[in-house]
Amino acid sequence: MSGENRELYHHGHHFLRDRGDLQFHDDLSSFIPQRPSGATLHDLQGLDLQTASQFMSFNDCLHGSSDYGLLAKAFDMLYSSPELFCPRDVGPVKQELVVDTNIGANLNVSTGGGGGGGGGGTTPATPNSSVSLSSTEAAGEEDSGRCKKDQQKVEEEEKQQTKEGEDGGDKSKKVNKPRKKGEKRQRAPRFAFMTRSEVDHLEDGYRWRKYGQKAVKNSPYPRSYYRCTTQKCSVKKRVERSYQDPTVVITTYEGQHTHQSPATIRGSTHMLAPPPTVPTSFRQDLLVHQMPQLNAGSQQVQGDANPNMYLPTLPAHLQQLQFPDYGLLQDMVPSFIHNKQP
DNA sequence: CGGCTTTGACCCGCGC
DNA sequence: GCGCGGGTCAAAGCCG
Repeated sequence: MSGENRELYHHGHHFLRDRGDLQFHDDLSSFIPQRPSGATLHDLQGLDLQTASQFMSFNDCLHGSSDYGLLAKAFDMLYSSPELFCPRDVGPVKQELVVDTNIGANLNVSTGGGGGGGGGGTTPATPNSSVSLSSTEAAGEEDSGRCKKDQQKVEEEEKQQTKEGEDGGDKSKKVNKPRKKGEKRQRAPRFAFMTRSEVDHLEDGYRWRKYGQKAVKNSPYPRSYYRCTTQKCSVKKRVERSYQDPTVVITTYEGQHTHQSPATIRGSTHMLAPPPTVPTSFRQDLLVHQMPQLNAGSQQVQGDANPNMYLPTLPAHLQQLQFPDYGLLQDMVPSFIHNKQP
């Protein structure tokens, strides 16, 4: 903690290297356990990631099938824990996964909002990214009857809504979506993660349109609302900065993409070796930022940065490099979120 | 001109 | 019932 957090980043989105005293506001904060510094996913979940982290980079993890499996496994484990995902009496469930990456060095996956990159023993000069993930509201589905129930409710409602829409729906005016009496508005499973980034809106391979912005209570930073621009895709995401640590961006995805990431579609083949000219940190930042999309829920931050800012500006060869990663991440997310998907 | 952002107004749920 | 806060809409403006 201390001064490291305040380090300024020269451009784009670089992650903080130290999650130290990071705290999250609102409901999110309560779900982010403060893990002891140095604790890894392995420590918390019995996952053998610690060892792996010493030998492979985040990229490696994503690229190599075995490594990828490892990470995915880690995610799956988190999401398959009934206690964590769908506590019986606790109401909304939020789960967080923190992924710290030390550029070109270690992969450090851990749960909790505690310290991160700092623990990796990185030198101050080593860029480090840190991402926290958390799911909410029955995101884990099926592990508890209650969650399942909620899920079904949501589905039913969605069906009904689409039906109404087709039937010459009364889109009459504004927000007047006819809603069953006494039935609460159900939300799609949400998935939140935190990223230390200078920019609010992180590139994740999808195209987003901002449709609203609201001041957040007790926070000087507004919350932005985004919607996937793809037709018939109702995925939304919210992006806000932590008022505790302005360098932290909290992105919440809601819903699932009904389509492939534009980035994935464009890129096709498999991981090419990155040209020596490509800064590892840059790629990692991108990768980490894509984590959210994995979950397919959706949400991200945006500010001065446009969701599309990277792809169009990247050299063609670079773009090709990224897309495969997108695909990988995307593949991960479903299992990540859905818990069990072959 | 199309797509996106901004922004004020409105709706809704919840707590008091 | 009322007020508050979160979420969404949609008109207006901006930009490439």
